[in-house]
Amino acid sequence: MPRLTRSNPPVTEAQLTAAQEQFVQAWGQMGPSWGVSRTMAEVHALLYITAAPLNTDDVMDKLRISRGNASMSLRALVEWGLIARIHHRGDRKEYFQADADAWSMARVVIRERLRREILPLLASLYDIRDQTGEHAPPTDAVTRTAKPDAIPAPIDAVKLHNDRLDAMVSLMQTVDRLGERFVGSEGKGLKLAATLLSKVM
Amino acid sequence: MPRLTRSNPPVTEAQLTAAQEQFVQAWGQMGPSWGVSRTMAEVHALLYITAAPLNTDDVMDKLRISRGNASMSLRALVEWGLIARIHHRGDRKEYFQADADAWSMARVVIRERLRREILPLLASLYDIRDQTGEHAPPTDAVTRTAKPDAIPAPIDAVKLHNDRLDAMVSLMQTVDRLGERFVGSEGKGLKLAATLLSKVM
DNA sequence: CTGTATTTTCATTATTTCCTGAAAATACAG
DNA sequence: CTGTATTTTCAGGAAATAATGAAAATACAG
Repeated sequence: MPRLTRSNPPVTEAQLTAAQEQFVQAWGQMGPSWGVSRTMAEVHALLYITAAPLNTDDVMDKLRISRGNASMSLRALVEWGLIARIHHRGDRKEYFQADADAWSMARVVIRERLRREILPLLASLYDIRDQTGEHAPPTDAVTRTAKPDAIPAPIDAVKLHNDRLDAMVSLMQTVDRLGERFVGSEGKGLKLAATLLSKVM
Repeated sequence: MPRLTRSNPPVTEAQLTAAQEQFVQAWGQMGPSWGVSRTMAEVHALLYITAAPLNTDDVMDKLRISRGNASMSLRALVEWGLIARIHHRGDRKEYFQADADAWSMARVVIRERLRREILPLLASLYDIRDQTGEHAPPTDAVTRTAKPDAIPAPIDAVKLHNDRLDAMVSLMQTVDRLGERFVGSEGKGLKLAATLLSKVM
């Protein structure tokens, strides 16, 4: 029976670096799927896994990217709220440090995606929905047409259209509400939801 | 006080078409964010909002895209499980019809994204985690190094690295589990989750 | 089978997205 | 202030992605 507290062989610098680089790569690949560029994800991964504050040159060096790219990626990450700027006295350089909490990261990503993607879509959907009558007309009575060439659409077609639009609106509203709840709840939304669902379903 | 059941003016063909086109455009813009190309999303939107089965030429005509593009987009949608092929007797053409249920659509999208994005990432994370020791060594005792040039990494650095990796693994596991529950539950996952969260939070 | 309608494939072209590098702007120590 | 270190901007170029159109493959009616 193997001992439970065996002493592992020490991890070498090279091994640690290799693991970090692999993490950066894996994370970078996810970037585009999550709405950020590959490089931006890599920069974030580097800061997250390194834990230490890095300056622009560190990032350029480790990821082999240009100064411009590093600068823009870092700025975007600051805007997303995923990393923070840090100043050291007597050092002109700016350092950057990643939010240590993975859950808070997730919240940030969800918040941004709601804002950039779901909300505009919902706005469009409301707008589109308004174009085809609040409710389907009660009968098939075609009362009048504004213009001679304004051929009325079949009632059924309009009904079908509106029903499908309504379903989509409802779905997106749910996504939005869910997202808001995750984002709120003092950062415990996702974890709480996970726990909840595990128990009930 | 306005009447509750006013008879709306009839919706014209032109208005319906305009609304459909706007929906297609809005949906198309979301595509890239959801992991499908803009055109693929547009094709899906067209089929969803039209409700009727359309053939390749209909799609080409309405979206002004090439035959090749239409063919590939339709095939991809079939593979995702978002639309179905339909054959009409005495008609060689193939028709395509969108899944009518928006919730089922959402499930499909979530399922595919779990499969394509989260699972591979989790696999990578496990792999990376295995490279830096199952647990942090109990002491700072540097017992032996395999090679003369194998400089051991500082214990603290390794611990930090592992902690952050573990947090990320845990987050992704939660996302995966959540997703799986949404996808399962006979299609009621999302709706159920939404209801649940509304009540509790 | 044969001939035609239909679909699929894929090399080429177009478009979008991303990255670079150097110039301009900014911040700061002395 | 002045000079230097540092950051930001952005035009141009590179890379990745998507779309076209015509040829090849397939399916089917007669």
